[in-house]
Amino acid sequence: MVRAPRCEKTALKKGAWSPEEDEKLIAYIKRYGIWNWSQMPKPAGLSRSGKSCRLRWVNYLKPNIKRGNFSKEEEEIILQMQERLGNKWSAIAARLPGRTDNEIKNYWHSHLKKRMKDNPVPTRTELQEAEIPNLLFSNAIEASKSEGSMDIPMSPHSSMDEYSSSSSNDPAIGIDLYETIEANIGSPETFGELASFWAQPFSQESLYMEDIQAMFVDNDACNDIWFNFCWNPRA
DNA sequence: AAACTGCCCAACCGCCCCCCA
DNA sequence: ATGGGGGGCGGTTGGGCAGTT
Repeated sequence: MVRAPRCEKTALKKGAWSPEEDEKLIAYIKRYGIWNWSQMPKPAGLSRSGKSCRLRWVNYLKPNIKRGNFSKEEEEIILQMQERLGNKWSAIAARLPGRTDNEIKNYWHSHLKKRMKDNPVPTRTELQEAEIPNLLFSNAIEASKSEGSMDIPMSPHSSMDEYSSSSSNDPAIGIDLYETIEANIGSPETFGELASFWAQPFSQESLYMEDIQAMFVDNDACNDIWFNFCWNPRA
C-alpha cells in the first residue's frame, strides 16, 4: 500500500514508511518513550510530522496489534457497537484489544457496511445480547494478559493515556535535542535490543492491569469497567 | 499475456477537544 | 478568561494488487 508523496516541496516526508523509518521510530520510542509527538521526529532522525509518527506508531508499530482477519466474534462486536454508538471507531477499538480504530474503520467500510446494506436489520437474538458483554469482558482480560511485550519508557502518569503527554520534560534532554537517532541507535548493540524489543516482559503495565482485573473480580457490576476505563481514561 | 476493474488498507487531512501558561 | 499548541478522531484518498475479461 505504497502511497506516493503528494507534496515534494515541504521538507517533511509523506507517503509510505520505509523499514528504516520504522526502525528509527521504534528504537527512539523504546529508548525515550513518547514524550511529545511533534518534537520527537527530529531527534529521532525522521523527516516526518509528529502526527505521521503518531499514526504510524498507533496503527502499525505499537506492540500487540492484531493483524489478519477479524473473527466472527469481533465482527459481531463491531456491528453491535456501531449500531449503538455510530462511527465511534476509537470507542469500538477500545472494546477490541489489539485492533486499531483505523483497522476497524477500514473493515467496516470494506466488509460490514456492505453487509449491513444487504441486511439492514441485524438479527440480534437475546442470546447474543447476553453473550456479547461477556465476550467483550473476556477479550479485555485476554488482551491484558497478552500485553506482556510492552516495555516502553513512560512517564508515571501516562499508563493508559497512549503514553502521551503535553509535558515539556524531554527524556532525551540529556543529549542534544537535535542529536539524530543515528548517534543514539546506530550501534549494533542497540539494534540487537531492537530485535528482542517485542519479546520483553511486562514492566509497569502488568501491575496496573492486575489492579484492574482485581476490580473485576470484586464486583460483577464492574463488568463494564474496561469499557468505562477505555472510554474515559482520564477518569 | 495484457488490459481492465474493484477492493483493500496505509496514510493524509482537517476539525475538535483538552491542557497549560 | 483566553489563546496557542498538541493530540485524538473520523472522513477521505489513492497506490498496489488480485481477480476478471
